[in-house]
Amino acid sequence: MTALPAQYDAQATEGPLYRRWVDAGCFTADPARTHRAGFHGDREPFVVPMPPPNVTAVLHVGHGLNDTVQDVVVRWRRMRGDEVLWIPGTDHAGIATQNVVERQLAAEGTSRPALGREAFAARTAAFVAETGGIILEQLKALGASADWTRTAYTFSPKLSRAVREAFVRLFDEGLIYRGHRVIHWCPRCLTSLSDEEAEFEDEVGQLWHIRYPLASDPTRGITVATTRPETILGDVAVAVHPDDERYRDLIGQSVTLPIVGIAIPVIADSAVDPAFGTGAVKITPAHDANDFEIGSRHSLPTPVVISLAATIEEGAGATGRVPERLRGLDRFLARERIVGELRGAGLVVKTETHTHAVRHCYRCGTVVEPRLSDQWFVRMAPLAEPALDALRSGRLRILPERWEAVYTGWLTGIRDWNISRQLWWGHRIPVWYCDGCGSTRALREDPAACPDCGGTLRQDADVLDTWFSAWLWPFSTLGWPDDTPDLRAFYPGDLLITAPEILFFWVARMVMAGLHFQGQIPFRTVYLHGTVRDTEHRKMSKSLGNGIDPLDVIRLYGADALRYTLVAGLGLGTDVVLDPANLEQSFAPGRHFVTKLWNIGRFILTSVGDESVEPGPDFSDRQLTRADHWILARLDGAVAACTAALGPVRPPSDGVWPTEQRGSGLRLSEYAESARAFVWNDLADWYVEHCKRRLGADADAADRVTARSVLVHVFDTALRLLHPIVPFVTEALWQELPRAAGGPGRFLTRAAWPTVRGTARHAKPAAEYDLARAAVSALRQIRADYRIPPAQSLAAVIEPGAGSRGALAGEADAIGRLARCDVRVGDPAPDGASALTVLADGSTVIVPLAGVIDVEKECARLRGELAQTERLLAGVRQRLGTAAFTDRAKPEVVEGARSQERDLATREGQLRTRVEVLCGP
RNA sequence: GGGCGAAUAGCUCAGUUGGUUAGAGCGCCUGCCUUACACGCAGGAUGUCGGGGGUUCGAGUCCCUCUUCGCCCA
Repeated sequence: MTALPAQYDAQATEGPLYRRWVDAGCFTADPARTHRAGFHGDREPFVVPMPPPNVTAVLHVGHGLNDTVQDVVVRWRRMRGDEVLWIPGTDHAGIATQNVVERQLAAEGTSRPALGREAFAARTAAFVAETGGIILEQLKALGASADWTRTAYTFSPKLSRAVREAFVRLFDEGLIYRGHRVIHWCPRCLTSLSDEEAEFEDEVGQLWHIRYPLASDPTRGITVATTRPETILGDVAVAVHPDDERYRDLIGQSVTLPIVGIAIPVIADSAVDPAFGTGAVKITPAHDANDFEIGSRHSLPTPVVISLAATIEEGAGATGRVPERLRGLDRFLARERIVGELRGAGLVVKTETHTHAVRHCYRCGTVVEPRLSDQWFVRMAPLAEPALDALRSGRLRILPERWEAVYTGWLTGIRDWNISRQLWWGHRIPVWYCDGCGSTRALREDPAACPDCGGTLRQDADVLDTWFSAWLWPFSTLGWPDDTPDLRAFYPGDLLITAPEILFFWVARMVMAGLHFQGQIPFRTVYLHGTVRDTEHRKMSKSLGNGIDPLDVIRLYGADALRYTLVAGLGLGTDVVLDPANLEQSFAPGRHFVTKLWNIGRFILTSVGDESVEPGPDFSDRQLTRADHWILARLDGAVAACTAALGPVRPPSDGVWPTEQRGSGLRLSEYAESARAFVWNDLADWYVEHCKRRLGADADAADRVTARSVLVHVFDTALRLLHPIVPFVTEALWQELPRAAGGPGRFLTRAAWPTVRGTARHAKPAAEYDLARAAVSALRQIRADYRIPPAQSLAAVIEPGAGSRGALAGEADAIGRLARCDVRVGDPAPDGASALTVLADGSTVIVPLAGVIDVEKECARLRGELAQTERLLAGVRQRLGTAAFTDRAKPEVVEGARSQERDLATREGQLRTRVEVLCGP
């Protein structure tokens, strides 16, 4: 064994270890090792598609969390013997990437239009080629065990073929169509957005009440309420609810449109909410989705008065509507100007403050402009039905379960998906228009001429929404539309881990695409984890400057400390709160634990030496001590707890999750805590201490062999349990463990996940050791209570309870050493003042403290304990005395209460005697 | 406006189908550099489980209601 440094050096350890794993192919999946697709391997595939980060992104702590969680599960499954494929990659991120390159061009004094489409696309591709891989390299620093031989990119030629195939199929099936309607338009990005990309944000605005005079009698009028007075220019009607008594006589009449001066009708439509504002709404079909619907029902025109850049214009159908003085004004400036003019004309009846949700571009934050436009849409209803069924039938589950309702709600009320974007960076829509014969075709291969008439073709100018490539990710990455071994072996996959924000954007759509194109759901479990927030619970973001750079944390404390902290703090579906201003404290749990683990390992490795050890875990021919039994039983418990917390990853062979499994598993923080508690509180605090004597120079040779074997076995198993969370430090230590003959594995990362052995053999001696531990604790407590310095030796007597004599006598030395006392068991209690504690089994720990002890204080202490015991005893007796309890409660609960009563009664008797002896009646 | 969720120790959170004395980490207090570890060891304090009402032999857990906060959707 090489000497381990006193301080674990994460920086020096992690990089080289990671390279060794990759070089050895530890993370590379092989379809031939599975039993699928005609292969005869014995492994079950376990496939996790990584949410591809944007090519323009740099790693932030949100990625850190997401990829850590995935890596923990993936490493666990690998150890469980699955053929794991974690597919990494990046997303070309149409709008985001185009924006980045446009900013670069602006800095260089040029622009996208100046460059032209082809040059711009080439420039962007070059930018991506240069910087697009950065984030994946950063993931390696985190320890992400993805299969880098299969790294994918949504805009690669391979995945672009899948996009093209999907589009053409949907087009030919009539599920993609060209629609003329009001969509969300970003006037800064100059593109349309899907409903999901136009995010609501509450804004405090004004609700203006504006009077539209009756054409026939200007002294009368109708007052409309609007948040957007600038759209008056595009009004074609005023609508009221048909049953609204206030306006019934006005229906069918005309009002004069302010500013414009033309007459527009008052119409009745039941979509109007009589309770909102004045109950009368202005109708601007070209600039509001609801108004467009109402306008269509009443066959109203659709004048366009706001330009692509969100300035006032006299657009299509608006001739004569827009006064010269307003043209070219920005929409918000025009709003002020128009309100001013309306005020001047005495038409503003009142203004009230109004908080409402305004849609903003999810990429640049600009207020979205609703706009009448021609776009490509996917007809979603037919795709949504099978996706709903997948959840309803139990083939798909979502954790935490409450998200299932959100998924169902969205799919139930699903609206068609606008997939065209007016961008230059993305998959060009594969639709060609023939100027000759007028045909419109979606084609898999670029055509030279019109397949119908041979005429000249024009390709659609737009590109596809980035999510149109992302929704194919679970199979486009495996080679689809080709029938590849990867596709056959690794589709369908198993688990998707992501943030709830993209449940609609991505997760639900992947389920739809998977079912539509492959006939099977892409994964069986969706796990939506929380968000990393700062101490004020704000989401970490670049603009707020409250982010944490995971690479900083890795540099300072190592990837393991980062990972442990994130995992330990991540309850199911809960947020992780970290303080960006205090990394040292934020990552204390991880730093402390990694250091502790290193020191435990250092001690064990140096004290067991290099000779090979006997293989565990049975040790049937060995004389095990009570402590050996105890630690082996505890280890079994830890293995069971960790495995249970991680839970089932696949349903039974029919593919349907049983109800009782549906919500279980993926409790990563519970897993982390179980493993930590075992290593720290059981192994380090008790067993390692216990072993010190047995491994020492004057130890019995045969016993030393036993202690070494048990210790190495237990530590080896503990490292396996912890490896998915803290892969580096565990691997580094595991590499140094002395091996059982014939059993050296090359890498912990490929070692087997431990299994539960069964604890029957260990139960009795383990319980006896627990009694010894209780005695130690009692002695330590007495020492602390009386402020007896650790160096001062104490004599103690233990009067064993019924049946405990053998165990306590056998462990007397051990108890003495751990409590720094000279312990005698069974001697008559010495005369004089002493401190004492009664253990659960009635054994009494007595420390004679003549001269030290304060009798009054000790009496108070004992009386307190007696009172507490009496209170509990009274409680349990009252329960047992209630017929309703003994009759109705479950038998095991009643039996539990009975045995509790027995223990408490024993304890109470002991305490009472002691109080009488020491303190008098 | 509709829906969902949360409210438990100073902070962040666990608490399976109601059943012993409500836990963990971090922080805090006391004493210790006990030859793996002061990123440590030993001991300790802290909760009318948001308020109110109800069901029950028994409620942090179930029901109703109120308050506060968060998220999603219109």
